Amino acid sequence: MLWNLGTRIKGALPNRLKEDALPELPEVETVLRGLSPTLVGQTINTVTVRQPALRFPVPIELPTLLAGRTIIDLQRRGKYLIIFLDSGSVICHLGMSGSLQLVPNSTPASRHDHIDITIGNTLLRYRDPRRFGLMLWTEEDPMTHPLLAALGLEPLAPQFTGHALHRLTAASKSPIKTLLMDSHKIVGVGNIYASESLFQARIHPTTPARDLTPARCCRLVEAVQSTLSAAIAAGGSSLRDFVHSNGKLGYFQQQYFVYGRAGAACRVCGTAIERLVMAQRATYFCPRCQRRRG
DNA sequence: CCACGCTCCTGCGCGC
DNA sequence: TGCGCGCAGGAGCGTG
Repeated sequence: MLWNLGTRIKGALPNRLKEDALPELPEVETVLRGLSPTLVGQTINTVTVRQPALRFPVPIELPTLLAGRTIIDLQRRGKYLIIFLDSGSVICHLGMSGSLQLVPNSTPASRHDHIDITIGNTLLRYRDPRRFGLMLWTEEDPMTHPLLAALGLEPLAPQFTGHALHRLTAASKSPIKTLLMDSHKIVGVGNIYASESLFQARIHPTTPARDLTPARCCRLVEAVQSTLSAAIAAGGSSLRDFVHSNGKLGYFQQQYFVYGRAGAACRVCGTAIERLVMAQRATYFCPRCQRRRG
């Protein structure tokens, strides 16, 4: 079996489409579900680090630390993947271009294949052209690691309710779109899903968070959850696979109502979608469907 | 404490 | 044809 998960769009697709491959929460969840059955219970033989200069330096002693360890569990926290070993854990983030694949262990490495973890006759290969990802080691409970300890609510957890969101927003002057993307408040909502969820909830992205009523918070929670869940449900069928199988736009692309659609007609009301920059990030919205009130 | 802006890096599209 | 510029992005971190 050959898994090819995460980011790997290239070539003939228009620029707009490449962004669809960003490892957002649904993609990370898909990677987790794809890898778990194969990896859990397996023992690591060797580890090769070709390029340690990721977001943070890959620990120089990683190969020594991992050799001989057995994988006992895989978990996700936000967009972080955690590989629990019989002793210690690996914390991994795919950044914006990272991927993890399982390939036969004779597969030659290409330019951006930075880390290989050999497990039997299989290779768990970390690839990351832009090197915004990370792979770290911890001996402590990984959830107490500085990168994970301060993370916010899991958007798909039952605790993420309209009431919980309202409590978060009430204390913040930030625009709701910026708050939505603040991983110390809510994890896993990236730039694409932030715009999409706000459209779904009919909330204007620049609305000050503390102006949101409880009812609008409920709507937003539902929008975030349905957007993420739909993407996870579609997770197995990657954009590339979808494009390959019918030669047209990818599944996720067809789901987009606003993201990347500046100037195009709103799929609901026909008004031209607008683009603005918030916190250095492109933001898309329909000026008619999305309001600051109501 | 909070909010904002900078930063890492590479591939791609566009303009000349 | 080829080259160089600008943009895209997650999220930690520094600054005000």
